[in-house]
This record gives sequence, structure tokens and C-alpha cells, in this order.
Amino acid sequence: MPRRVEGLHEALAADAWGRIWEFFLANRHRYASLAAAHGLNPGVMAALLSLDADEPKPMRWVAEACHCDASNATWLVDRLEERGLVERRTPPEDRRIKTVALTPAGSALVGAIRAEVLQPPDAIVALSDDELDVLRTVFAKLAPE
Amino acid sequence: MPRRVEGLHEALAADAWGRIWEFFLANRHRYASLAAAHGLNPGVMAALLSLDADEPKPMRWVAEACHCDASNATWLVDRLEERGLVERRTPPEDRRIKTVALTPAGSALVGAIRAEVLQPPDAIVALSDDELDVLRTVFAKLAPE
DNA sequence: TATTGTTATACTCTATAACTATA
DNA sequence: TATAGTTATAGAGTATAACAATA
Repeated sequence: MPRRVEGLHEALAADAWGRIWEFFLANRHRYASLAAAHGLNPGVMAALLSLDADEPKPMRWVAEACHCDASNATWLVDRLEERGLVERRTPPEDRRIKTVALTPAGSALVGAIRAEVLQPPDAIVALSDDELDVLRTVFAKLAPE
Repeated sequence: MPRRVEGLHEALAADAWGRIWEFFLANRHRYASLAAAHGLNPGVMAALLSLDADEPKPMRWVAEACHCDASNATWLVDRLEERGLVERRTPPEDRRIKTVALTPAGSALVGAIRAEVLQPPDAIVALSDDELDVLRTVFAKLAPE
């Protein structure tokens, strides 16, 4: 059986993926800029965006969401609490746990950041409906990974 | 003149862009993992990938490429030089400048990292040629921004 | 005097280990 | 004893400011 030559489809996939990576690399610093614009650092903003007003999350949730350890999660939430963006609570059913929930100020800031993020760049708006639909479908498939 | 209600196209653009962001956020830590797999930190890898074997770049180029200041660029290039991945040179025409170029070992590592990065995830390979072509076109348009 | 890069130093962010409180 | 979170501390990474060398 002859060795399989790389197919056209694989080459196309590699090319497309390469361009996505280039975009990713070129825009890596944007996340930090967005955070800085709101007086946050990237880690603190990640913690903020992982939280919710209605469903308080335990500290370990924050650590997982931020890919950091427990002591750093404490530090991140301290920063958010200092600014009145989140509130720690102790659920009576297990007093070892502390949960964290967004305050109204925190929700407002999350809303503002989300709105800012969702403002697509001109190059995206300039695309056709068909192209946008492909993007939406493709990235919906990629999301859970 | 009635206030313009947000059109369907804009909503579609925002939706697509939102999903791209989600993907971006969910994969932020992958860059750090890739660097760590090669014994680098994210900043040092960014410096490495900004360099070239044939076109030596001045230190200030590294600083700009890495969105950092000059003293940090010195530190990043020191780390690369320690590992024999880059080489500093002083061009005779202006002895204030130091240029940095990849060594053969540096080029090899950049090649390995690039090859690894270009390996598309299964979800990408599973897309149709048409979908891949849209991705390629769209991200080519987004790149220069 | 202006520019390029480095050194000395301090600050920010993150992790490791020891500790407290609760189960 | 095991688990959730915090505190004390050290380490990595980044920036500011002073400096040396060259133009």
C-alpha cells in the first residue's frame, strides 16, 4: 500500500488553521488592553467574566475557570472584592465553602465589557451573510473543545 | 427620520464575532502550554517567533513585536541567547545597534513550533472544503488589522 | 545632544507550603 | 482524616529609572 500523499483537503485545513492562529497571535495583546482599559489585569478580568450575579460560584470554580491555583484565586477575588465588583458569601449548608457572586456594579461592568467585545471589527461587518453564517457555525462547533 | 433598528446583518456579525471571541478566550491558555512544552515562557516564545535567521532584527523590533519595553526585550533575548537559539550581532555601520538573528538551533525550534501549530484540530479537518475556504478568506482579510 | 541598548531595582502576578476552620 | 479556603513567602516576569556607548 503506497504511502498516502497529503491530500488537498488536509492542506486546505492546515492553511485555514494557520491563518486563524496568525490572527490569534496578532491579537493576543488585545485581551490585556481590554482589561487594562477597565483597570483590571488579564487574570482578574478572566475571574470577573467567569462569574454571575444569580448563581454564586465556589472559589474552586474561579480557580478552574482561570486555570490557576487556589491561592491565586483568593488573590484575584480579593482584587474584585476591593472594587466592590463581587461579594463572598458562606452557604449555611457547608460553612467551609465560600461562594462568589457579582454585585450590581460587577454585573454592570461585565455587561459593559461584553458589549464592547461583541462590537465586531469592520472587516467582520463587511462580510456577506453567507460568510458570517459559516463563521458562526464553525466556531459553534469548535467551542466545546 | 426614525431611529435605525439594528439590522439582521449586524446581529449576525455580532453573533459570529462573539463566537470567535469565545473560542479565543477558551484557548488563551493553549499558547502558554505550547510555550511550556518547549521550555519557554509565552513572552520568550513570542520573541523567538518574531525572529528570523536571514534578516537580523534590532532589539527595538523585538520590543515592538512583543509589546514590551526595551529592558524586557533585553531580558527575553538573554533567555534565548542562553539557550543558543539566537545570536546578537553589532552591525559596523551603527555600533549603537544590536541585531538578533536565529541560530540553526533557533530556526529548528521555530520550525518545530510552527509545524505543531499548523496541525489543525479534528473539528477543523472535519469541515467541508467550502467552509475551510471561507475561513481562509475571512482570516486573511482580518490579518493585517 | 539624541539614540540604542543594558543594568539596577522595584513592583505585579503566580505558585508552593503551612495554616485555620469545617465536615 | 479530608476538604475549602486563606496566609506567608518565594519566584518568575515586567516596568521604571539611571547608565554606558555610540552617533
